[in-house]
Amino acid sequence: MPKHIDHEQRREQIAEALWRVVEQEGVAQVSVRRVAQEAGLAVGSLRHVFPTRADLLEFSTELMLRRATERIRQVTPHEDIEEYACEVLEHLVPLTPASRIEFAVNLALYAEAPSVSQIGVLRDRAQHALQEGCRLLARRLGVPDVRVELEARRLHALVDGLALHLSGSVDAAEAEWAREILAAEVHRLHAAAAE
Amino acid sequence: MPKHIDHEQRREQIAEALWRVVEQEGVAQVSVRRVAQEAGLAVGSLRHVFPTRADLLEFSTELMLRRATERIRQVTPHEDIEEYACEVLEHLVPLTPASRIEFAVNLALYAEAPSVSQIGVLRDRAQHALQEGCRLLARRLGVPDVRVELEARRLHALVDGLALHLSGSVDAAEAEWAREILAAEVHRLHAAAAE
DNA sequence: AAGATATTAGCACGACTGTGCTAATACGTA
DNA sequence: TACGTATTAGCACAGTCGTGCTAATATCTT
Repeated sequence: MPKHIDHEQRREQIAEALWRVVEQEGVAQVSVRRVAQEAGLAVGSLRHVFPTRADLLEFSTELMLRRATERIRQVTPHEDIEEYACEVLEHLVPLTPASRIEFAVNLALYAEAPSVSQIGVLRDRAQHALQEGCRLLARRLGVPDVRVELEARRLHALVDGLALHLSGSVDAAEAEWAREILAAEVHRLHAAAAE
Repeated sequence: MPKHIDHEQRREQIAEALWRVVEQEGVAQVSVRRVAQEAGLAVGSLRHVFPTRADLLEFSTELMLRRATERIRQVTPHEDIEEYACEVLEHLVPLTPASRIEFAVNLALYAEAPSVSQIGVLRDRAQHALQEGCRLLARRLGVPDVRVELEARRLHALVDGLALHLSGSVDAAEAEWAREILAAEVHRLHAAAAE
């Protein structure tokens, strides 16, 4: 029997190389050769794991969404519901370098959605999941049922808008504003519910 | 003297062809040749007006921002400040096919920012202008000075988040939700100011 | 009508793309 | 040690890319 390497691990290593290229040079520079080089692999080796460019893009997108989901899931439920909500929401917005790259990759790969249809499917699924998460959060904050849908959609838009703004700059002041806005929104939802 | 065509008009014609390509096939398909074909021109003719690809992308981005700015500027100030605010904000969100394409192009071209640095400059300028507009709107709605910055940033994020969500689908129901969310936010800002 | 020239058309080059394919390599088993 | 094969490396092809460049075209002035 020959050498046997962990395919999944290899895939993730390559996907992370792709992320670096997207972040540093833009999605336009993402080619099979460039990603292989960034990963320190020969093109042939990369293609042994990702036969086509579409496979590569699809997995890279999926892994990014999976990582983000996992990061959110690991936020331990606080007793203070407002604090917990803020903590969750702050993971959805690129406040740290890691999540900033994540969102930039997310956005950039969406630009490829028209040519790689599977990415569009992943995007829609992620958007749906995020909206469901916002609904859950709104309910937990005590928003009355009749207002949950509106407030959830609003919260979702707010989060993605902040993410969009932060994805451009790494300014610490901008990050602080984002935190403040999220806290204000969470407080508004909770306070209105207490009436 | 030879034939003399309107350069500006020609430029706009080409930029609009680029937009169509971005919308229908994604930014990855934008090449000098493809855009020339879409515009019904020879590559040489296109390059007579846009010497390089970067020039083409830069102008297309700039024109899009200019058109959007002009559209907003033409909203006549209502007497009802809430109605006026809503009307302005609804122009910032891709509710109509035209503005939907506009935002899609906007988003897609941002993906090229790392390779065409001038696009990054335009993006930052547009973002800054939009934020200033939000500040102005917040003030006109009567938001107290100490809260203007926070509320303006929140409004800006909300608008861009809604835009991001709407850019994917053309669902009429989604558009209605966006209108409702914007109206609610405008009302909240105005109502809180009345206290 | 004739000349001048802005405009258009398009060839050509080198670099890059994705992918089919074969040869070399390295490693676990027998 | 030697075999077999998973893995790696990389060549090759057809296509597209941006762009430098020249030749043809079309139109306005004289």
